[in-house]
Amino acid sequence: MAAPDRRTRILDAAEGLFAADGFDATPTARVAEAADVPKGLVFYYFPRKIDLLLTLLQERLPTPTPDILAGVIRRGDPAGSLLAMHRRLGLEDHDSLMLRTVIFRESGTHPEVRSHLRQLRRSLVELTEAALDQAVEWTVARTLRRQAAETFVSVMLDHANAHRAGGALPDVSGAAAVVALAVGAPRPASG
Amino acid sequence: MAAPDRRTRILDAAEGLFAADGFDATPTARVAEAADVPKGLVFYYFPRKIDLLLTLLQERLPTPTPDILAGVIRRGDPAGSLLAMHRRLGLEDHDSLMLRTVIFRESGTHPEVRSHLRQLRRSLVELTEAALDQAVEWTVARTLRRQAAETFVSVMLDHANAHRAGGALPDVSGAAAVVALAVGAPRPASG
Amino acid sequence: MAAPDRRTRILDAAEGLFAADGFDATPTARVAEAADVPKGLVFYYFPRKIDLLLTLLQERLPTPTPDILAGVIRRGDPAGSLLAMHRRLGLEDHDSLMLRTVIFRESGTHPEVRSHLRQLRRSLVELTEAALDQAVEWTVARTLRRQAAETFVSVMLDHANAHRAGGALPDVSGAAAVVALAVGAPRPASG
Amino acid sequence: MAAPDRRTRILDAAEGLFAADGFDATPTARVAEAADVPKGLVFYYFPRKIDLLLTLLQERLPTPTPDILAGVIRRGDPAGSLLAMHRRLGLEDHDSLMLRTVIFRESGTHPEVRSHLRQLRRSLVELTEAALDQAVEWTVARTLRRQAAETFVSVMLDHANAHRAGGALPDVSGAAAVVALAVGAPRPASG
DNA sequence: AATGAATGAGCTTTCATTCAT
DNA sequence: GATGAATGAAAGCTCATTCAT
Repeated sequence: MAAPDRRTRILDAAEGLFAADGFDATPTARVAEAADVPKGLVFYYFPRKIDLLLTLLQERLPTPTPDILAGVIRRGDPAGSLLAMHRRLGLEDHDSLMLRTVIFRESGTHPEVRSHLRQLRRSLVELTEAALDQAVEWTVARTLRRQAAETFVSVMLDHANAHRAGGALPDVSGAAAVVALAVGAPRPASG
Repeated sequence: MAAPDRRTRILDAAEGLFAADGFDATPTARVAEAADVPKGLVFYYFPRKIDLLLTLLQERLPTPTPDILAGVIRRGDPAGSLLAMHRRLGLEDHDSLMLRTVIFRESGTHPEVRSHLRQLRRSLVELTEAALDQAVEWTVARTLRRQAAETFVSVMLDHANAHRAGGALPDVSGAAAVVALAVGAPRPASG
Repeated sequence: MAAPDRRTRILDAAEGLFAADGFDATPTARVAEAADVPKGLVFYYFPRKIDLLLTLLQERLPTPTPDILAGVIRRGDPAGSLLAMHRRLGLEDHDSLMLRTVIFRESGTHPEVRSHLRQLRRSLVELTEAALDQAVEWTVARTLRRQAAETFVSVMLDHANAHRAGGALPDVSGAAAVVALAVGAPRPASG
Repeated sequence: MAAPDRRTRILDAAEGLFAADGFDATPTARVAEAADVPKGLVFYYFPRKIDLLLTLLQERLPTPTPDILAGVIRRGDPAGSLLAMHRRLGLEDHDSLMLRTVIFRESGTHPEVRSHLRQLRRSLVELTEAALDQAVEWTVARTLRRQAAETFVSVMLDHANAHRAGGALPDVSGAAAVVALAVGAPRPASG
């Protein structure tokens, strides 16, 4: 594995710093410093600062596709399946989670970022619907399935978003259980 | 109705601009301009820029208390009750919704803001639990009730947060239905 | 002893703060705060900030007069006498020493302060000449006496000035010995 | 002699302005203007204003070393030798005299400057001791030599300091005579 | 292709001074 | 006589961006 080229090093540095400190709070000079490249090179590859963020979104925030569900769905266990999907989404690529945090924060200020967020939400909903479909052994009404998926996606995004905000993280596994019940999973013995 | 004093005008201006453009992206000079006061006056009342935000949080973001549930809960209709609660929280005071958006975005960058966000989440969870309690006519396990409440709070916060991000808003009413089902509401005729 | 009036309290506060932090680095607001008076009152009594300093010099930096030599001169012991004089100058009024430090620093920037410094030096020289006169039992040439006095005054001022600058203080007692030798004091047994 | 580079021009301008008006009273903008460079360039080379002063001290205030005594000491004439040394210290490099004035004034306010002042005093004392050693043809007690040196250094520093304060300069040549007498120079015929 | 010196607009903040009451 | 809200000029500093080399 050769040393990453300098363009890649710049993107690596930007990804980490944007996630940690925020886009606005990160001077391009610090990106260059963290990437150990001359300052001019950053602007050679990315003429405007926003291009750093845009490139990150395009190259490093792939739309999650249904194939990541392979192996994580346990038929008959929707709650466990949703949780496993969430884990796969987040753990497979920790930085992309951070990047999602960034787009949340910047989507208001930088219109170019919005469509990425919209699309991310849309494909997460589709992914979750697919996961539910594969996990339940009974039939779920189309509308309910959509609502359940959207609910879980909100929790996942809130989780990602709250991650940096610090403090009590929302309980994803609880939400998985709630959603599973809603789509008809058998109610466990009272606890 | 007397003209609001100048300190109030400054806070009004800051609230609107912070919500619209973000805290960091709003120069104090523009706050002064929007409030139609000289630049120096902003710093007379709020020595540091962050004090503007902090004051906004303290004076304008009251912790939601259980009494706002009065009159919105319909016993036997948890979904409708949650939705009504959400409407009351958000619509009664449109600006506070914007303010919540702000603290979401700034809580990562400005540590002083975090505790406000944490506390907001905590009291929203308690409020939602109380709403569920009053709305259901049967018994809900303590753990499930908490999970259901946290799920709905995530959706509400995600909704507030996504508001500015633009695009598809998460469907709060769907989430209310999902949560209601999870706590045992009767399943409607299939759709 | 009645509580000092407010004008006095302002001067007290200014004296301490100017000596400790410097004239330029002390905002009038902090003077008011330290004096526990409203900010407007400072400017009521002292229309310009510099008037605070000027008043301090006029009212609190009395020209040292020969009468302070009374009781400190030991005839036949010029070194001891100079040292005692220095002690009397400094200890009698500790704040005035600090004030001298201030005028040193400000005399360059504020022309009004210069004449005070000049006059201080002049009267110190005269005082030291008088002290030498009274302390020696033999005749000292007029020119030498003047040179000896100026030398000792330089050391005293350097001492006052270095006081705040921190670090190794010049050795006033050594200078007293040197000056005494120069005007003919008997050389001690070799050491 | 090529035109000095812009960094040098900035330091030149700062040196003159700091000496003339004081560090605090000199805006960086005026330094830039005097150096005929854009304002941003000052901060490009010297990120904080204090770095201008610190750099000046490091690059332009060399510790005086014993070799500057070469050729100025006249054996048998300590007074003349001290005076020549003083002249060499001050006149050889007029700007460094101004710089010394600056550090005197700023050493109270800017702690980073103190050590420079301490070190300057220390090495001046050592230099003066060496000068006395080489100038006298007889033996001087170690303690007396140190006291004599410190006395003369105080006079030199007071002289440098008083320079800007305006008005009567202390008489360095008189002090040289006094110190010479103290260390045993033959007393001239009465004057 | 690559660089780093250079730039200037714009930011937050400070504070002596004014003045209506 | 007293006051404290009000003001605005000016300060130090940041930084995206440009461009000669």
